[in-house]
Amino acid sequence: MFEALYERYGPQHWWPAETPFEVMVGAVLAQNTSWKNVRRAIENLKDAELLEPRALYDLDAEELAELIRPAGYFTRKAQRLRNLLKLVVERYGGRLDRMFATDPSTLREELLSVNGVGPETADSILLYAAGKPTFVVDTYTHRVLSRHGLVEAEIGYEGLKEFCEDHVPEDVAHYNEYHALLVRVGHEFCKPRPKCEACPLKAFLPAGGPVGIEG
DNA sequence: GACCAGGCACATC
DNA sequence: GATGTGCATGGT
Repeated sequence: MFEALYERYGPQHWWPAETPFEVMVGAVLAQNTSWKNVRRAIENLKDAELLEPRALYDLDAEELAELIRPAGYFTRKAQRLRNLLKLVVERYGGRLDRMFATDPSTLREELLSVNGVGPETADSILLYAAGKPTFVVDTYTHRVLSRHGLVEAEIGYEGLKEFCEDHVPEDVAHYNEYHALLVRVGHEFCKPRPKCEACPLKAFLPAGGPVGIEG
């Protein structure tokens, strides 16, 4: 499946950000939100020269919310960002290099303890900002694998992540590309209502078509 | 106008 | 423990 995706789409150059901190912020802003909206919000932060830990930490919640408005859920996400910034600044002195020197499974727990950082956000930070070999799964990963009959629809985040890590060679660059390609094919084909006709993964579908689709 | 988007926390049963 | 709901902008 990876080869089929890579042949169709080529390298995705993820994460689309200039710094690890931008990845962290983007990971929160991207929750259930289209990337174009996230980019507007990131641009606002860049234009205001606030895209660094200390500066964002010192910013009022209301001003932060206004800057990230285009990303949607802006009052929630402002609070979530501030919760995460509290960890970064108060525990690691605003130094991501120190934060990322922490043992990965310990850091994962610390990230998950932040209100507003769930498993996908934590893993995105670990893989795309910290460069740790953790497989990031999301809605598209779940749809692609369950519709192809590879996992049960009821599998949870951790189960799905485990499945991927058990079946994909452990390599940061490969994990990076694989998740990005799943998102890419998801955008185009693996929607809530699937469009399998021209999908590069069509050959991998079971005989009766995608699993668990009504109609 | 309907549907969709790179989740998460919280209320309620 | 499982299921439902609010959050919000912006594109197709």
